[in-house]
Amino acid sequence: MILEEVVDEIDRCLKEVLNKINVPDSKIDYNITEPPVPEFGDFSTNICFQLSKTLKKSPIQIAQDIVEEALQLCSNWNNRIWIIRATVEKPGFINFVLDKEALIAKFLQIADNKEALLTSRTNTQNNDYTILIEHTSVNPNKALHVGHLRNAIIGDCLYRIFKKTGKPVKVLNYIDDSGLQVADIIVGFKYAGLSSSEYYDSDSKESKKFDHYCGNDVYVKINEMYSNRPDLLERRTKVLRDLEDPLSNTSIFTQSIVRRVLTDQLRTTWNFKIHYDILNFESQIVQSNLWSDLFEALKENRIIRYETDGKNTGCWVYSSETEGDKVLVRSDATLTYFAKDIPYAAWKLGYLKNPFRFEYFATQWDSSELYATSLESVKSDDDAAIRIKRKSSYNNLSINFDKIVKVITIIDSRQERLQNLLVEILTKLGLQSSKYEYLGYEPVILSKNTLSMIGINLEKDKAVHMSGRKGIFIEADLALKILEEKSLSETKKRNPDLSEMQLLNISREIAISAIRYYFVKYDFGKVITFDVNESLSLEGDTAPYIQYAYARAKKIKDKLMETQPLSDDDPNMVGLTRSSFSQIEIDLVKHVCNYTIDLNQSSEKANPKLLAKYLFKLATLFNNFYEKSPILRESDPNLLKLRIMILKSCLIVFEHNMEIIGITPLDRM
RNA sequence: GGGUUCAUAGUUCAGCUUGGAUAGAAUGACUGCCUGCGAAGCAGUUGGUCGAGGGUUCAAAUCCCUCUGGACCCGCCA
Repeated sequence: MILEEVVDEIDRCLKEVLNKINVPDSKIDYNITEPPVPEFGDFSTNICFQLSKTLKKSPIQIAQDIVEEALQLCSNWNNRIWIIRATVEKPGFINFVLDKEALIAKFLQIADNKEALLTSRTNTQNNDYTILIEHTSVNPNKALHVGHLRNAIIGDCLYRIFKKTGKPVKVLNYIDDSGLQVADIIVGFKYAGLSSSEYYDSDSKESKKFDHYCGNDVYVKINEMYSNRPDLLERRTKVLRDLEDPLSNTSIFTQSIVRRVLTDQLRTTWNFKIHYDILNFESQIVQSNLWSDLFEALKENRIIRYETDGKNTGCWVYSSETEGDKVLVRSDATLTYFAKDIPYAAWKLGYLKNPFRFEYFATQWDSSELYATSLESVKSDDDAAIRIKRKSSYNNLSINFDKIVKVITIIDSRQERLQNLLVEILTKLGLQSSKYEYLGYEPVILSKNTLSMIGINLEKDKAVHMSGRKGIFIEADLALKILEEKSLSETKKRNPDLSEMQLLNISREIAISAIRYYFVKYDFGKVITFDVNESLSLEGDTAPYIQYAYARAKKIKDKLMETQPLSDDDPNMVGLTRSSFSQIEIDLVKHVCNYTIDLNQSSEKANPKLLAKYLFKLATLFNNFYEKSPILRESDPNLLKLRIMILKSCLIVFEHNMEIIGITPLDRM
C-alpha cells in the first residue's frame, strides 16, 4: 500500500520531467524497480537509457541533467513526501532514496489495521461474475498419488487467492465415472474374481482404504491379467457399452463402486484441506443432451465433417490447421475422449443450456457443502444402489452460467495439446477463447531411491514417471503418513510436556503444510522429482520454517499481552529518528508494505508460487528481526512501540498469506 | 519426421513475461552462536565462464537464430 504510493510519486515526477523536455511519456518504456543492492537506494529507474536514443545524448549525461535541473523545477518534486533525494549512478541510473522516517511514521498508522495492510487500493468492488476452477479430476478407480496432489494443491491455492482477493469463484472436480479405467476395475470385480466387499468398511481402522485397494490391487492385477486373458478385454468392451445405459445392472454396480472410491479420494484431499464446490460426473454429462446440442452446432457451423474415404472413413472429424485431423465420432458412432470434452467446456462457458441441478453430496472439512451434478430424469429416490446421503432439497448452490468470465482448468502438461484443439473449436463456435484457460504443469516423477522403496530397482540412476497401471506411484496418503511420523519424532523431542493427542495434531498440521508448500513453490514448467527423503524435509525453504517463525512471533505477542497490555494511544514518531531503527526493521517494514502488490500479481498471473516466495522471505526477514531486535527486554518506549507494531503487522500478513498457501499457523510446534 | 518444454553452485531451485548495476535462495560440507522473546533458528566460509556457438543492443542468464542433451505430445486409447 505505502510502497505503491512511493512508486506513484516517483512516476509522477518522471512524467513531469518528460513533459518538460517534450517527450511524450507513451513513447518511453521505463520502469521503477528496486536496485540490486541497498547502497543504490530504495528505488531506481532506467529512464535515461530509454531516453538516450531520442535525445541523442549519453544516459549518464541525461541522468545528471534530470537530477540537477529538470527535477528541481517539477512541482511534484517540490511537493514530494516520500523521497529524500535522487542520485546518479554510473551507467546512467537515477536512484531514489526513501525517507525512512516518513515510511515508519506512515507504517505506524496502519500496522495493526488489517484493512490497510491486506487490501489493495486497486481492488474493484464489482462482484457480478464468477470464475470457475477445475482441478484434481482423478479417475475414480484408484487412490490419489503425489502427482495428483500437485494438481489439487495448485488448484486449491488458486481458489484461495481468488477468494481472498474478493473474486467469486467455484471449484469443480470432474469425475470420469464411465471411462476405461473404471471399466477395468469393474471387470476385475465382476469377471476376474476380485472381491469388492472385503474392504467395504472404509471407516474401520483395520481395513485398507477402498481407493488404495482398487488402485493397488485390482487395477494393477487386472492389467496384468489382460495379457493372457483376452476374454477379459472383451468383457471390458461390453462393460463400457453397458455403462451407456444408466439403468443397467452394470451401471448401478459401477455407481456404487465409484462412490466408494470417490469418497475415499475426497477423504484424502480433505485431509489436505482442499475445497470443492461441485463434482461433475461424466456419466451424467453423457446422458444429458449436451453432446447432441453441441454436435448439431458443430455440424451447422461446418466445423466438423463426415469422412467418406481414407483411413477415417465413417468418422466425424475435425480438421485443425496445425494439428491435422482429429476423430470425434468413431465409425461405430461412439465418442472419443476428446469429443466428450467439448460440450463439457462449452457448458462451463455458458454456451449450452444448463441441464443439471446440483444435489447435496457431502459436507466438507471446512464445513462447506459439496454438490454433485444431477439429472432429474434419471434420479429416483428409491434408487438404493446409489448411496448418497440425501440432505434436504437440491439447491443451495446456484451458478449463473451467463456470468462466467473465466474457466481455469489445471491439467498435466501432456494434455496441453488437446486443450489447444479444444480452444480452437470453441473459438470457431464463437466463444471468446480468452475465457477458457488451461494451466498446464509438468508431472511429478519418482527418484531412484523412492522407487526402490516401493520395490522397483533400476540399474540406471534415473527417475521414472508414475503409472497407475503398472503400480508405480506413491500415494498421497503415504507421503502424508511418512512426513507425519517424521515430524512427530521432532515434535516429541521439543515438547515433552504435551499429550500424545496434541503431539499428533501438531505433527499432522506440520506434515500437511509441508507438502502443500512443497508443491506450490516450484514453477509449473518444472518436472518435480519426488524423493521420500529429500522432498519431505522440515528445514530450510519449507513450511515448518515459516510456521516456526510464526510461532516465535505469536509467543512474543502472547507474552506481551500477559505482562503489559498494549496501550491504545496513538503510535507516533516522537523520539524516533533514523538512527534509532535498524536496516532490518526497515527491510521488514518494506516487505510487509509490499504484500498487496505481490498478492495482486499472484492473482493476476494465476500463480501461487509468487506468494510462496513472499511468505518465505517474510519468515526470513522476521527471523532476522527476531535475532537482532529484542522486544520483551527493550527499554526505550518508542523503539518498543515500533517493534510491537512491526510484530503485529507481521502476524496479520503471516496469517493471511499462510491461509492462502494452506500452511497452518501453530502456537507451538 | 512434426510439435511443446526444460538446461543456472556438488544437489534442488529463484531470476527470463517487461534486457540494466556485483546472478540469488535452500540444501550439502566446514566454522562460530542457547543462564537472553523457542537453535525446526541466526551469522560466516566454501561453491556458478547461467548447456555450446552466433546475432541484436550502449547493455544479454533474460530477446532472436543454430546446435547439443533430456523430458513429453503427435491413435477410430482414455
